[in-house]
Amino acid sequence: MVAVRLPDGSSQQLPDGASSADLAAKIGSRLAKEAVVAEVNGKIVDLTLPLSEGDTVRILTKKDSEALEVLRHSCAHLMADAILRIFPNAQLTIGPVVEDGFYYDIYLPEGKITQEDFPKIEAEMANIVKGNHPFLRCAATFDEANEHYARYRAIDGGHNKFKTEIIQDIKDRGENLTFYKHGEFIDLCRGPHVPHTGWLKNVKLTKVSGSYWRADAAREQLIRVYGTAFFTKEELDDYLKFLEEAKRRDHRVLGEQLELFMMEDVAPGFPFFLPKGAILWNTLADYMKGIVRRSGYVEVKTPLIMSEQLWHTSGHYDNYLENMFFTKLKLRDEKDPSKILDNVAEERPMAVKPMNCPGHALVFKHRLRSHRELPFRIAELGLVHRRELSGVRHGLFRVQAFTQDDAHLFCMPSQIEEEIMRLMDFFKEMYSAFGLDDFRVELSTRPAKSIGSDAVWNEAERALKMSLEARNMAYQLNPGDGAFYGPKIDFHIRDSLKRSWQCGTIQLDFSMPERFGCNYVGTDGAKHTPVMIHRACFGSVERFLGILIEHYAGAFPLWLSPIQAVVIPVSDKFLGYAESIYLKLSGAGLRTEINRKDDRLGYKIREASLQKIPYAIVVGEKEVESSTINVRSRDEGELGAMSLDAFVDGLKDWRK
RNA sequence: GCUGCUGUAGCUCAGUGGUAGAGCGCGUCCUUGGUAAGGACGAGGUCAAGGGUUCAAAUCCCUUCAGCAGCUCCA
Repeated sequence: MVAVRLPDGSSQQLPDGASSADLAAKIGSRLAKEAVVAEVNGKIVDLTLPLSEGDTVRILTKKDSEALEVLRHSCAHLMADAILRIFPNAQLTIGPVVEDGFYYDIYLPEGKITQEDFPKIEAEMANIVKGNHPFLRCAATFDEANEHYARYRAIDGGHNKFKTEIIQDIKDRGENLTFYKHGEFIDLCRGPHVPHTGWLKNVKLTKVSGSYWRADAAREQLIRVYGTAFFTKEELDDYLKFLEEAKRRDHRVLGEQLELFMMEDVAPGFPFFLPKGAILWNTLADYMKGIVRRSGYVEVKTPLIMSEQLWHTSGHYDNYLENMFFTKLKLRDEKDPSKILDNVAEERPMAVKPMNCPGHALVFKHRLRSHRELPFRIAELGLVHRRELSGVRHGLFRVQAFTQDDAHLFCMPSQIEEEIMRLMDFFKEMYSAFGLDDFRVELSTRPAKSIGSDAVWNEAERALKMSLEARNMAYQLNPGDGAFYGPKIDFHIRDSLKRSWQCGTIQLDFSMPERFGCNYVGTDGAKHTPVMIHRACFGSVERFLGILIEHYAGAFPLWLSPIQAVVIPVSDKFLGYAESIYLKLSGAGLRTEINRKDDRLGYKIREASLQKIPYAIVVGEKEVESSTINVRSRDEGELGAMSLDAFVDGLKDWRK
């Protein structure tokens, strides 16, 4: 008999050689049915693994996130099996679990796997699922690895060089080899797996893409087939619905439909804001500026183009060169003006700024500063340009020119804590204005390679922690993940689809003030170097706007809506009255349009609805006679007839 | 940057070597309407750009540019 311990502290006696499955059965038939894998002494293992005296055992069911990962990993095997049946020449490489599913990287000597093959593969998978084949763990010695398993297709008769390479690595690490078998399929795998293939009913292939063996572009090109899986059909359906919903909210599509912005081939990665998008952009900027002014900042404007020399001083030239735009000089040939000399070397080469901090350091340095001026807070909606690799540009999310809601706070180390707390309040207020109250915070501390004294780092990290705690902010600690020049706090906000976006950042910097020779006169009359705090709340106005478009699905709250109301005459006869209403609403400060088209009312309502305009104001014979308007709200439906004044008075939160 | 796919009217897309298409949008006219699509007619394209193959190229080949998906990068 062996005795094992359970999570609740109790213990169970089991016969020798008993497994977690036996344990589950002993505890209850329901648990036996729901058990997926077991956690034994902190390690996730198969239910079939025999237990030893004194083991601590936790039975995992579909409620445990670790169990879902096991399920998905088993699905990777299932998919690999199906693919090998359809593509007998395929060679398997690796098939891990990722955040919302799994993939398998496959080497195909010729041909390809596309989305069109998915139904076939999925049908084959469904067949294998029906077989309820148990997943069997097989241990092997290295000598056996090629011989013993040669007959199985998974390692291609022992000629699959990818698996051979992996086996060699395992050998080098001095670990044991294990294979997992279900039906006729066998694959090199650490495990664990679900009990049998019958668990893998709710699986779906999602996409296919290219990848490389060992993520090395010099090595073999592989085909990566992605899939996802859940324990229940409902969860799978919910996930697929989520994907649909995310697609429906894609800001690039809504940007086109709502005429917010456009892209042009002549300016890849540089969005053009159309009139309605410009209203959104400006509304965000105005809102930010208002809060900045009330929060003790001074606003500045610094140049877009400055000498290359500045970027040597800041260190960006050394570390950020590839992402910077540089200016080039062109001249006409003095003798032949029709000839243009390209790429002429400038005596003072210039660079387009990728960041605002050096400019702000210069502003600080403009004159001698007293400790009485600290903290000195410099803000700027600063337009920065950054070169991006061609494959990474993405709508408003990844562009080559964007506006940071940037600020730099110059302060004494003793002021850090107070400033961080103020920033937390600032960020919280900003995010909640957009209904983004769900966010999480990460604190990253000193990395191995860093500058600055222990004393300053310790003080800074202490100050960050204290401020987070003082504001009751739960945070995730990322030890060693800070910048080389200082620790930082990152804000990740969750949108209405619960997707996480990194927006705000607060970074302490012990390097830049030093590099630029920024200092202030202390109470002692001597010069001291201040600490610099970089901070951005939206991050990039453009990207934040993209996030908002998806967050609201284009149906912006009244204060943000590019067009807040549209006046719709029932027919041309009432255009005059409509004009007068339009003028009054515009005069009251409401962004209003009038629909002058010769269409039926229903059609114009539909248009207003598709454009997600908060209010449609309908005017016809009845309204003219009673001097009223008839209001239809995007969110609340028909509100009926009312006076224009009553409508305007009843508007809530239409300015911030 | 890498791999794969794509680029045809303002938008979404059909068109596999032989006269350039549809729906929506746009314009004109009819209609003068009551809360999500009334009707008729019409304008609109260097088929991404450049090169090649061919009697003939939107269509086949090459190069470049751009977009999409994923990877990688960046944070």
